[in-house]
Amino acid sequence: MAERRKVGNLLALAVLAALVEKSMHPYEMATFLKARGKDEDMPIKWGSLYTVVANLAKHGLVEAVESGRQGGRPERTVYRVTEAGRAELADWTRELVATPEREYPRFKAGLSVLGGLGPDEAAELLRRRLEALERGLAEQRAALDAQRAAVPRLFLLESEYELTMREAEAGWTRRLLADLTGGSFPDLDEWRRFHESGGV
Amino acid sequence: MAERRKVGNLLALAVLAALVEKSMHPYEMATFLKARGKDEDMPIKWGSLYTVVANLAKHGLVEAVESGRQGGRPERTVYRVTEAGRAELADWTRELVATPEREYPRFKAGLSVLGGLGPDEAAELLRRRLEALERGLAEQRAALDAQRAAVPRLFLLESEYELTMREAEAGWTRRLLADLTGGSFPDLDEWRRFHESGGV
DNA sequence: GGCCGTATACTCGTGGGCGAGTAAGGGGTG
DNA sequence: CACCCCTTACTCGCCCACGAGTATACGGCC
Repeated sequence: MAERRKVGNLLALAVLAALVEKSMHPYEMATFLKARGKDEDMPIKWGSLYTVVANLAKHGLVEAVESGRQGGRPERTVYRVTEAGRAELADWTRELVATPEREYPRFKAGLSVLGGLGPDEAAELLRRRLEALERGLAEQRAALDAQRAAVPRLFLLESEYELTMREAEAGWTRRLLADLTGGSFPDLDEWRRFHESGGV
Repeated sequence: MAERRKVGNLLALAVLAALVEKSMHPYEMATFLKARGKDEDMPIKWGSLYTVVANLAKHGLVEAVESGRQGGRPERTVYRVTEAGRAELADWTRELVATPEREYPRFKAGLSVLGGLGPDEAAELLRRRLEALERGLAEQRAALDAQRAAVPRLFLLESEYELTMREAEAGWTRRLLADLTGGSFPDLDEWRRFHESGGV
C-alpha cells in the first residue's frame, strides 16, 4: 500500500495545520493549539511535541528557519512548513475525511466482556453511564449554542459531530437499559443463573 | 488518583476474559480470541501478545501453571488467571461500561482541519465517506441479522452498538452534505474565497 | 518417500510516545 | 530588595508496542 504516513501521530497534523497559518517555535505551537482547543479534537500529549516536530523536520515536512535567543532564555528554533508539508497536510486531511476507519471505542470493549458480570450489575453500570452521558450532553449543547453566535459553522463541525454521536450513544444506552429493566431482554434468567453459579 | 491500570493494553482485557473460561498457552489464546472475533472489538496486535501475557504474569494477574513440550515443538507455557486477575477483569469491565470517556475518532481530527481544503473538495470527500459508510452499513446489518438466530443478544451488544453509531454518523454526514450542496451552509462564499486566495 | 506449504509457537530489536524532570527569567509582594 | 512562584521553554530516559523474523512439525500430494 501507499507507504504509511511519515509521521503518524495526530499531533503532527495539528502542528502542520498551525504552521500553515504562521511559522512558530514549538512552545508557541503548544499555546497556539491550546488556545484553539485542538487538544479537544485529538489525543494530544504535550510531552510528544518536540519529538514530533523533530520527526517532521527529519522528513522534510517542516524546516528550521531561525534559531535565536532572547535574553538568557533557552534557545528557540522557529519552524516553517515546507511544500512537502503542505501536501502531506492536504493528503492526510483527505484521507481522514473520505475514508471511514474501523474505530475501537473503549465502551465497545467493555460491552464485549459484559457477560462476565451479572445482569443486575450491568444495568446499574449502564444507568451510571447514561447519567454521566446526559450531564455531558447538556454541557456540550450549551457550549455549542454559546459559540454559534461568534464562530462560523465551519469551525464547529467537530463539536456538532461529537454531539450527534454522543446523543446516539445515549439513545442506544437508554433503549438497552429499558429492555434490561423492562424484562424484554431475552435469556435474562439464563444470564443470571450462569453468573450466579460460575461467578465469584 | 487510583493508580493507573497495571497492564493498560486492551489485549490484556481479552486475555483475562479468555483465561476465565479456561487456562491456555499464549498461542491458544490467539486462536481462541480470533475464533470469538474479539479482534473486531478491540485494536489487537498479535505481536504484543507475549509481551502482554508476560506483563500480566509480572503483576500477578495470571500465573504459569504448566510448561511442557509436545513432540519437538517449542515449549509451551500454560497460564491460569489468579484471583487478582479476576478482580482486575471485573473492575476494568465496570470502569469501561460505567464511565464514558472522551474519545478521539480520526474523523473528528479530519473535520477539525477541513477548513484547509475548499468547500467543493470537502463536499466531494464527504460524499465518498458517505458511500463507504453505507456500503459498510449494509454488510453489518446483514451480518447482525444472520447472527441473531444463532447467538444470544448478550453477545451481540457490541455489534448493535457499533451499528447504531455508524448509522448516526451516516445521518449526520448526509445532513451536512445536503447543507453544503443545497447552499444552506453559512459563509460558503467566504470559505471559497479564503481558500482560493490563500490556498495552493 | 520426498517435497512443500501451512499451522504451530514463539523471539527480538527498534523506535516512538509520554511522563517527569530541569532551568532560567519575570513580576508581584511584603 | 529579597523571596518565591508562575510562566517560558525545553530535555531525557524508560518502557511498551509492534512488525518482522525464526524454527519445528505435521499432513497431503504427486
